[in-house]
Amino acid sequence: MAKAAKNAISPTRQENYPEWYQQVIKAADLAENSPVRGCMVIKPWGWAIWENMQRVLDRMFKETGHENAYFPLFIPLSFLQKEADHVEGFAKECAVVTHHRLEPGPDGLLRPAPSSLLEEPLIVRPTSETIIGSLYAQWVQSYRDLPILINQWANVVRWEMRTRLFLRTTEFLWQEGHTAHATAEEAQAETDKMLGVYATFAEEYMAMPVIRGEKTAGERFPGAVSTFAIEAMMQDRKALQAGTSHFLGQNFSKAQQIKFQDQNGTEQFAWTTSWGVSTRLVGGLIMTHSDDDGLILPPRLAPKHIVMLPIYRSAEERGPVLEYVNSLKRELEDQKYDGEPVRVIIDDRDLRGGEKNWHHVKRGVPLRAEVGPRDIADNAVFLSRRDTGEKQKMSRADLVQTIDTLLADIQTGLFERALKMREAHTQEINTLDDFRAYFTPQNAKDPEIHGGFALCHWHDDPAVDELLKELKVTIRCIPLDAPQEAGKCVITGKPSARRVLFAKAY
RNA sequence: CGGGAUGUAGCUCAGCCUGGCUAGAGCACCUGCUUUGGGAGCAGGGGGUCGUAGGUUCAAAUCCUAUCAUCCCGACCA
Repeated sequence: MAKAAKNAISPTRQENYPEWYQQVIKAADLAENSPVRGCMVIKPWGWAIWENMQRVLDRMFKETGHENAYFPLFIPLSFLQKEADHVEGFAKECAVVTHHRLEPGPDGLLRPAPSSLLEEPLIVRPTSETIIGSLYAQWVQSYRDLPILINQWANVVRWEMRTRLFLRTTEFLWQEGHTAHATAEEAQAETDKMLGVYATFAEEYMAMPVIRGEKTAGERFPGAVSTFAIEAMMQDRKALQAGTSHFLGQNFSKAQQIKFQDQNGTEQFAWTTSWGVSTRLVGGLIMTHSDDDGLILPPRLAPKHIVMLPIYRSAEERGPVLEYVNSLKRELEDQKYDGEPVRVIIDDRDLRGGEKNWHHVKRGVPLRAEVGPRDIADNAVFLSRRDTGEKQKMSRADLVQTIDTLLADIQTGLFERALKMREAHTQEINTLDDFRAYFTPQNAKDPEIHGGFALCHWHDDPAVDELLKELKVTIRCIPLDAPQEAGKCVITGKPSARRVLFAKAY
């Protein structure tokens, strides 16, 4: 008998966090690299998680008054050029379409036909402010046409240098909301509202605690007046920007000529916003909850809540066991969790019990119920929780009656665990020495998990940027709930009015 | 685009320095038997133009040249 590995995932988080992350994705069968550099294939289990995210977010957007629409993948090159900062931000990472036909070249191999050269190249959208803005310009004449509150689910392409599954891929899926308003106040309120939607989604559905804050000028979205974000701490104590909401002021409306006449007949530029979350959230979900045995899914987003594992030795036992699990499945599906039927799967594949069990452990199914002849005799199941590893024999009636509270308990438990983790690794730092020590690993060659979130006073200054670059630390945000508190910049000693959040980031 | 490395089975790799029989291992896969309540054992089997194109040689995975691709470190980033 081969000895069972202690953990399903190797290396462990402590041993090598980035590698662990890759292995969890592989073990849970979420996604894999594709033949195209930097692009990923999202496999059914990973896609099901994304679908659940989409479903919830889509509902939240609609509840806040937004409609879905769809805009083109291609954007005329000249559109990008209209907003100077925007060009600066995205020009370096655009895929460009220059031809529209292929033909065999002199060597017989297909090549873009020189005669099909486009007069104006098209870029594959890295984000859609410009194309959507150009259409809003046509749609808006009067203050009565405002606000426009539209969201689109789409793919975008950013030609990044280095990619990582879910966290940064060349092509990624996201939603982008684009709104236009008659007043700055209204647009600002929209920006705040959507940041709130994201924070709620992250905390209540993903069970991922986040800090809401405003980005500093250096981290701002290209072309935005102000950028707000939610920041989460991963288990390696690095920050992940999980969603952004931008107040674009009139920058894009001026560039795109989104004008309207107000009640007084005066011509005004509209005030616009944009906001988005991407498949990166799946990466955040993985890194927030998963352990050395693989993925752990919060029940509200889990494609399946409970897997039933029928156990039998012989053909004679098979029938009754399957009958039992099937009827139990129906009974569980009649129960509701989070307003929807409990999602149950029976795994009756012809595999040995242990292997099958591990399969679902690695995929993060919240509950596993083993059902064999012994359990049937007692009218019970042997239930395992993925989050705590807790196992117990439970009567069938109890399982049916308590599955919703059990799942709710797992959901809150995951959030609390993540919150505790974040709090344990968040501190106020007041001296440069402490700051440096906090963000410097003991082992420079093979950095161990270190640091965390640091709340420090800050004064915008080039000297700060230099040190941050050296330490590979960034200012994540100015937390919205940061109290006014006079102090001195932790790096330069210059005056500061409040603390900001520093961390290493993805 | 700078610095470093690697391309051999589905995956991870050995073999290369010092050229030589039918190119190997582990995992995965298929078949059979025995097993089965936390990753099974035994036996058998399938799968490779050794990244590509040239060159040297009686003989190339191995040496030489070119080329393509990928990975790691930097600059950039949801």
